Amino acid sequence: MKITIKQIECFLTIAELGSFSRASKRLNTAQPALSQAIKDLEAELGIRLFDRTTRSVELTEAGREFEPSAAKALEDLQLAVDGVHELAERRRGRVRVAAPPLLAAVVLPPAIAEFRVQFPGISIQIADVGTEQIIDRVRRGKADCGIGTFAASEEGIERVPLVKDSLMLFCDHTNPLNGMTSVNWSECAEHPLITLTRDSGIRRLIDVGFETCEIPLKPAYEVGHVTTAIALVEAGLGVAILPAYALAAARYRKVSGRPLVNPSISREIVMIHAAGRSISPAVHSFTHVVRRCVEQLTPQGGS
Amino acid sequence: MKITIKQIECFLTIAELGSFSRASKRLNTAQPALSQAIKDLEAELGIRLFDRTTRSVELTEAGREFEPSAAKALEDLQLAVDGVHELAERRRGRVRVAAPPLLAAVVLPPAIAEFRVQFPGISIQIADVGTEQIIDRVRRGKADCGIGTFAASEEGIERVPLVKDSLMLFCDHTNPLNGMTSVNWSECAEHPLITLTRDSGIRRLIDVGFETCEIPLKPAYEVGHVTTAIALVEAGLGVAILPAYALAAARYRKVSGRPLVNPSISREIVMIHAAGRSISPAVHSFTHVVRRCVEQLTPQGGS
DNA sequence: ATCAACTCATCGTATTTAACGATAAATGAG
DNA sequence: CTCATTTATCGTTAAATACGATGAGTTGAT
Repeated sequence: MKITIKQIECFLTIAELGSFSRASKRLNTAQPALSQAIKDLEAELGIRLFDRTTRSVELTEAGREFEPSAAKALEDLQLAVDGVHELAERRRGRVRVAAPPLLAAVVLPPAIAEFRVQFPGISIQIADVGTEQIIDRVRRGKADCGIGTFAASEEGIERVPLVKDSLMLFCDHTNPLNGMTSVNWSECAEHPLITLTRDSGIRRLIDVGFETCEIPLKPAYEVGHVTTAIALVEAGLGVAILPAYALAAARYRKVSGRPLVNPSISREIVMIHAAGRSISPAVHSFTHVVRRCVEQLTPQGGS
Repeated sequence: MKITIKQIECFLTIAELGSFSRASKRLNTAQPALSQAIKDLEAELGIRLFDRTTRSVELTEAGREFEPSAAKALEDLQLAVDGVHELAERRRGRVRVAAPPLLAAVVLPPAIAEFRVQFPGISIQIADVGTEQIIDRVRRGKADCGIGTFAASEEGIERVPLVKDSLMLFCDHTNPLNGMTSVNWSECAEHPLITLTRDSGIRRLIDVGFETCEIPLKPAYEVGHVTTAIALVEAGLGVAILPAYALAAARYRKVSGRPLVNPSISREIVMIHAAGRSISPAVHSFTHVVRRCVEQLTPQGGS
């Protein structure tokens, strides 16, 4: 098909206005260009589209038949282009973010709230799943991005550092550790310890901490979720070592967190994308908003 | 919209084949042209359509959304173009022809029969109406062409001569004139004359004939249609002066026609079109077939 | 690990295409 | 008849497009 969109636009405009010269004004071109365009189009179609004299221009039978269908096709094409433009301009779209439950509960809500103000047309889907699932989903394209702590060199994963997140000791208000500004790991061992199960990334950091100061780790309770751990702490059943972000989840509860030192252990929270796959405008902006949001939450750097 | 059909065709082909180079083979272009085309298209849309490395090419989210709608729009446009092509190639169309009853009964049937063999997709509508109606319909675009005898210079009407048609004398087999090879006008006056009514073009020619040889015209019967006149002749009620084409209508009836001379009067049968209006390919071919048909019917020239 | 093969992107050049301005031809109005 | 208006044509210029050559990057085999 050697026909061009421009030719059809010329045709439709001339048909609408019934004049080459009027059409040339609307289309911001010289009139001879239209004569040429219609001539070429007619040659391509093998039939005249206009009966034209110097005094009148009107559609032939073929032109009358061609006009509505050509107009519709062009309109549909314009709609398709507009649709893509909406994606490009972030007026429409979808972001599927995967994050572990704690981050999904603490970091995402304010970020999403701000994002929805800036980009009300973009829908957001959250998958609050485990770390392995997050990587898997991002890699297979089931999620557009993921948040969490991941091994530095996962295959096919691109990392964008968000913030550092240190481990803290959580205890209830009656606990003597509550009065200290910071707590040593060795001091923890004197209290019943509430930890997460071994499949948790946080638990692995805790293991490292105890190994570093050569204290045997003897958990009194092992739970699956951070909120459960906080509830146990609040009930006075022991202390828990949790990431600083758990502070937000512990707000309004009779639990306080204290920096944990010797050693200070922190993990890097990053946003990940699938490498090689293009990042949609919506996801790009979402990443941006999340980063700004995280920085506002922890101006000092998260510890 | 600065997007071109070619760009979209490139896009669709690459999307289908998943490769720039394979698409370049199918499209008979060099591969760099495709790179450029997609680059331009993406710039126009403001978003990437393909995630491409040297080893894989696949649609982005935006590309996946654009592909089906763009394909459909292009397909619809192709259908519109094909439709016009069908008109141009005479595989489809419509011919509305207006003709007086005698010609509609004698000339059109064989012409239409042949036309339908050559152009089975084209429908034909006949309006068998009076001469004034024929011109009126052609002028207002209610008919695409007309056949008959018309004044030489009708406004906005183009004439294509078809054939000359002479007046003949029609008598039944018992009539003495039946034995003659030609008949003089004066000899007619000796028999009861059956004529058409005064609003007929034929009647006007008969009036001229009688005036020319200065014989008063005293019709024994005046009828509206040629077939009625022939029936009256067959019944032995008199003779009729009719155009040669009535011979065909009188076939298989006990009526014969004899050339009428002194004077020989003939009229020109022409095909007319609306001046300034384009003649569709279907009508153009129809005109052609009618002319050939008429020439076959009257190889000597119609008299 | 190195090399060969393949694929897409870039660059410079040449050709084609398209637009413009000027002007001719034609038609209807005053 | 003359004038004003509209479309068609022509020659020139500018822009867009395609090509070939080449570069960069990745995969798979030796």
